[in-house]
Amino acid sequence: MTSLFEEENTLFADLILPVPIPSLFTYRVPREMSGMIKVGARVIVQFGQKRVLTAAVAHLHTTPPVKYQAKYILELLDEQPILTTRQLELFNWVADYYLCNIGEVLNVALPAGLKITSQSRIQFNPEFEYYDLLTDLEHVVVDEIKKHQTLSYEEIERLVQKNNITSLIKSLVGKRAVILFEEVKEKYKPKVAKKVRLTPGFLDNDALVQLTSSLDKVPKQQEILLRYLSHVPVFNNSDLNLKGLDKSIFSQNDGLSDSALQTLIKKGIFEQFEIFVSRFDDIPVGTSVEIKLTESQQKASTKIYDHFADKEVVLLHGITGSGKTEVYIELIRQALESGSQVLFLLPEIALTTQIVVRLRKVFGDVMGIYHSKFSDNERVEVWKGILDGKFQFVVGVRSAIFLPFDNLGLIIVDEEHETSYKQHDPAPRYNARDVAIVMAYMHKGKVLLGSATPSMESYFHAQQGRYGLVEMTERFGNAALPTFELIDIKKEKKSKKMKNEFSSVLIENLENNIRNKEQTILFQNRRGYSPYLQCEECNWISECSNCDVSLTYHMKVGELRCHYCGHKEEVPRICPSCGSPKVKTMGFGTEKIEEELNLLLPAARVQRMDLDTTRAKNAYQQIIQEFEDGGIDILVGTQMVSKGLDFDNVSIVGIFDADRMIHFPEFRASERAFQMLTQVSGRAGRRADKPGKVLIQTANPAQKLLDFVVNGDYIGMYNAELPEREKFHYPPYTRLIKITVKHLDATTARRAADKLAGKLVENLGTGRVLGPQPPLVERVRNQFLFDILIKIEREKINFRAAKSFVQEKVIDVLSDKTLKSIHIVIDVDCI
DNA sequence: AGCACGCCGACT
DNA sequence: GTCGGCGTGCTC
Repeated sequence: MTSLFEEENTLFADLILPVPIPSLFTYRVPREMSGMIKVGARVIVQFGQKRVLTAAVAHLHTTPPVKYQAKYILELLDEQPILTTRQLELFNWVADYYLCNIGEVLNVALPAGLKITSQSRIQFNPEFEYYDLLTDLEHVVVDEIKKHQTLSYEEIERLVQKNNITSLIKSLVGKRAVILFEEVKEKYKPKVAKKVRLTPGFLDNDALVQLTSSLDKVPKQQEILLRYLSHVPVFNNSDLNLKGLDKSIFSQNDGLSDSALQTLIKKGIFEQFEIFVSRFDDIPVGTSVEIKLTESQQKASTKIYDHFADKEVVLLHGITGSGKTEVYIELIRQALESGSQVLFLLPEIALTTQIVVRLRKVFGDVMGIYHSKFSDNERVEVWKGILDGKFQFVVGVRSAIFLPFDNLGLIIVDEEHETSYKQHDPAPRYNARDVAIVMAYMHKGKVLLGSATPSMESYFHAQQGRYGLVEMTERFGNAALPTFELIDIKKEKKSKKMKNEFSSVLIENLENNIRNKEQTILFQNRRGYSPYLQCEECNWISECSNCDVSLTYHMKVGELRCHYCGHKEEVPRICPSCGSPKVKTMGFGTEKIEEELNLLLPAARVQRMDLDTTRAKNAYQQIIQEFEDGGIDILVGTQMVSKGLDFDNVSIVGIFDADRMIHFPEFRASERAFQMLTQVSGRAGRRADKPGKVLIQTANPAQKLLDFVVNGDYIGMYNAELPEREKFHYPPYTRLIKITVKHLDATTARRAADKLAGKLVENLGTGRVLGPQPPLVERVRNQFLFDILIKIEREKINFRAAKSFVQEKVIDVLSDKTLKSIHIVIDVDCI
């Protein structure tokens, strides 16, 4: 029995466990650990009967839990916290705002290398002697375990060629023949370089000369010595020897064998040593390049500063090619000089391109890079580099928002409108742009959102005065704006000039361009397979009467469906607008374009760039390199070609099927289409002497949205779109919550979704609750899905209260015994 | 999420 | 008669 005194002094830790359970878990801190443990450190604990997990300390206190006996913390992994208190605060906010558990936040925040994995291993019990009790198979397994000392489940399965041995092992444990234990591994391994250097005795010049001649009879060794001296001229400066030389220099090339080096080491002439090295040394570091801002860039940066005086967030709206990067660099430099940390967020694909190299040249070693294509070890290195002050500045993707900053003065979110800032699955379904704003608020820092085509939300906030707004309307370095040509494919079709997807105008331009040895980018956005109906005569497109989105043709059931409100109608046999029977489904992708190009222009070197051709780690980079080197005449791609490709020699950009983007069944279609078309167009003609040309194939050149694109009229698009959003209660006037109900059985899913929607409508009213309706893809991994969309007006309704109401109702439905094993996903601010 | 405990069908 | 299916509930 512990005394009261002891009990009062016992330390307890509330831990965040990487499990989807809403609460924290209280563990007892072993006495010998109590002086060391800190909030934000990682620990290892047992959770349940056998699971061993990495957890993070959220609080330390001396209040023993009353309802249960706390387990002991098994191990302390960090002497110094790896999570800052601000991060913990942020994790809490994210869990709270996005209606998920803090453990789920921790799970995405920590790079895999900082999580511990445990694996069950099986060991022979040395006290076991009752072999008679074992079956034949058990005998075999026990023999194998004895032979190998310890084995994992998988290893045993492989050795005895059986695939479900769990019960067998259970039986062996019951007979006390074997013992189960959990092996814990820390994944992160620092990278070490093996190096050699001269032993200090040979460092003066006389000794060196003597040494060299003493090796006359062993030429290989002499060669190694000379090679070493040529790389490390110790006779000029003996300090150079300290750093030594990579061992790898001697091993591979031209006959320098490792054994000769080994002999030198044995003789005591060389010594071997290891150092920890950074994994980021391969990216070139330049000496601080002087950046001169143009007048407009200077103006923009001054304005941004002015706004920062009284605004947390500034939106920088600068057209493609206006030179936003230089402005960013200026701001980053100033923030770093003031001693604070800086985070620069970029969408995934943009991060692999020129901008990173550019920033690295300017900021050198203080800049860390956080990217999903990096290995676990590399990510841990960035994490630790921020903690120990090595990296003051990080360029990263979405998840970089969770890095352990403690003094973040500035966050830049480039391409702020990009949807890849939103995580869809799994939880937390956060938007890094929005989290950035909250985070900056916590750090009392500032946020700069940058885009050539801002999201409606951000621009709206800027217009309302919540954000500062700075516009850059000139192209950098006098580069001319591209000229536009809208190609009426309806007309071309009538006069039979179309060759499949290619208009005669486009083909002509492509031929010319190849003749001039200039390059072309062709864009076909394949995203969204859903076809829509269109009349070839009058260009009518099937649209929903309630939702201002196009209706999707469902061939199987022979219906037109709205994916927003669930509205259905019959497929018209003739065009409702002009009576023509030529109502057709539409749709084609990059692959078809590539194929047709090969037939139409056999001499052209065509390369496709989409998800399928860039799956390999360096494929993207390789294609870009080849394109830059002029090995490709025509690059055909999806939205991948719309970002970060700045090549002087691209004089033509061709866009297929702009209509499909414009009429995508989604309320954001116009905004998205404008953004996409503008981004792609920006790839054309970055030279001052020669404007590029953008060719857009469309069935309806007169449509307003194309007008906005051609004139680079973002404000026009914004002003046209805004009233629609207001009328139909969509963002920026509302915030959306999407609930997805999933079940293996379609009827059960439907029933649960109906029930939930019914409960929601009771308080929110029918106007705010849409659905349930099946999403575009109705079944995923054998689960049937139903979506419910909730619209919450800004200002009018307390969002927090609405969310807790929604969550409450979801829990209600989940606890309904007649709806067993239902899955419900809540996506706050869905996009 | 895992994992254990607990109650009903096809097999040595 | 047992092995094993996955339904239900708990994890400090």
